[in-house]
Amino acid sequence: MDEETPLERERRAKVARWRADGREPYPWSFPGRVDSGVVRAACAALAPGTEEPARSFRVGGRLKIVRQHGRTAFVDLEDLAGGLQLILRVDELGEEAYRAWLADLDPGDLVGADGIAAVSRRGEPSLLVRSLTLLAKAITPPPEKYHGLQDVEERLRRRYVDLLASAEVRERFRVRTLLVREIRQYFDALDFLEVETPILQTVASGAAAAPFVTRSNYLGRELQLRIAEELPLKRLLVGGLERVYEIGRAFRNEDLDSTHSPEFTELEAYWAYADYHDMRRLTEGLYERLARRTVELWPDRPEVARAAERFQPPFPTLDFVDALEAASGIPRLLEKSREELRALARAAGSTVPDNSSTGTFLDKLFEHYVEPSIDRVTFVVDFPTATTPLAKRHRSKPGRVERFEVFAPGFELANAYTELTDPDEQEERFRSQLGERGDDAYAHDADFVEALRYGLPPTTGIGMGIDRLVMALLGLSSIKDALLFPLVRSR
RNA sequence: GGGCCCGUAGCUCAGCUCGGUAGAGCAGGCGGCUCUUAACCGCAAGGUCAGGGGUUCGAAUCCCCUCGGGCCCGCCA
Repeated sequence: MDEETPLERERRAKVARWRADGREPYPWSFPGRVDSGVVRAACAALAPGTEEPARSFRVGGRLKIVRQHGRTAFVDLEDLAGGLQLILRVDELGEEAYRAWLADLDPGDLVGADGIAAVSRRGEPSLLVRSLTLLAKAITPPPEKYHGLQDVEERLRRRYVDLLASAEVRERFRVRTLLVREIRQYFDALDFLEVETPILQTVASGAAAAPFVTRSNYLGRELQLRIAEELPLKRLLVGGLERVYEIGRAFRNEDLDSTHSPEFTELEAYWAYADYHDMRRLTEGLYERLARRTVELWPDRPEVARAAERFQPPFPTLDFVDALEAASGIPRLLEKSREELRALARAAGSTVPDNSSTGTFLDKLFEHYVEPSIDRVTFVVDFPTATTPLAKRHRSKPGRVERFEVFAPGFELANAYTELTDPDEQEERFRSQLGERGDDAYAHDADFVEALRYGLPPTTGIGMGIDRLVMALLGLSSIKDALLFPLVRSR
């Protein structure tokens, strides 16, 4: 990789030739450029084999393919709007310039062109080129023109090559960004305030997960990267902000697999004076809108259309306990002891540690018996109290909390509750988790309990993984396909 | 953490079963061609077969180890 290949030597020689002619192979700017769609639109009115000399255009993009045909050459130029065929002719450019350009241009070069709209005799919208400008010489050649970059490892390690070689990959990440924009617009329109809370924390809490650890030279002590946004955001509601949300990175010190990334983008939203029924309506509305928007943004994609069907409201609802008892045939689950639940989880094939909490064993049973049958976006509601230390107890179902999760086939999309607002009960829940001495306990955040003593209004909150939401909406099977730069081992 | 599979030219892939000194297409070089769409035709060039060790007269091919990756399972909301 450090060695220069013969191909690169050739291309460096072309750069040298360029400079020797007094031309800059890496110029500073290219003013007046329009995207290729503008020229294609201008071509729409033209008959095959004709051109419109009255108006000239300037385009710029990456050179994909040259089809040289003697004294005419066809060049495919690609930009974010799609691309355009350039027609180079000896008659337009002159013998010498024509030869020089074809000698010095390679696939992968960034090229600007001035010319007029023209439609080829075969009907291809084109720019009949009057002059060309090299915008950046590519020393390393791009992947093969037809198959592109196939090597999965290379696609992840050098995402820029994956992107430049594949319009589909570019479109996937463009759509992701536009969907996040849509989410912001949804919450903004409901008068939620977008806020930013600390990533560096003294104790990472709000979820059961191993944190990344770092160190502050200034404080002279260890800090942890956040594993959730929840506790700082609820403090803001204590402070009177009433409706807040944050979209940001959370970090969990765990493996990467098809649905987990050690760093992932998390949306959390908290809504005072509302409960989880309200949040459920909000969520259904958001998902319906996102599914519709995705189809708009990326039409004619079967994966997207199939995914959108799974987002058709109203979403079906499963009661956690009823569904689990029905699917497993095990009655009165809430009356089982931790030891009994552990045995049941073992029987269902789970190998979680013996010291796991009651809630973890229940989660494992649910994963085993119920999750595989979920084939569309589904609300799962009213979890056992033991699974959920930060949610308020259910107003009518004993032993449960007011909580829903949204499941897509294969993974969880979101998790929401009516928030626990009683400081003493919160203290007790943190302690009882620690009392079980599980590795999966939430870290006790004493300052958070203190905040609750000032009074948190009745509140509902939700957390959702944006990467997984993008997967579900675009029909992706791996979270790596939703991340621009997934974590990879250094080589 | 366990199992299975993969790593050959810049890129996409053959060759490995059954050991005999590395092959194609694209890209690049040279030549031809004024409407192509992965243009086409001809010629020449391009390799640490992931890395290391072993077996063998001889290893891309067989064996072991290491590195990197993929899929499944487990763990992690």
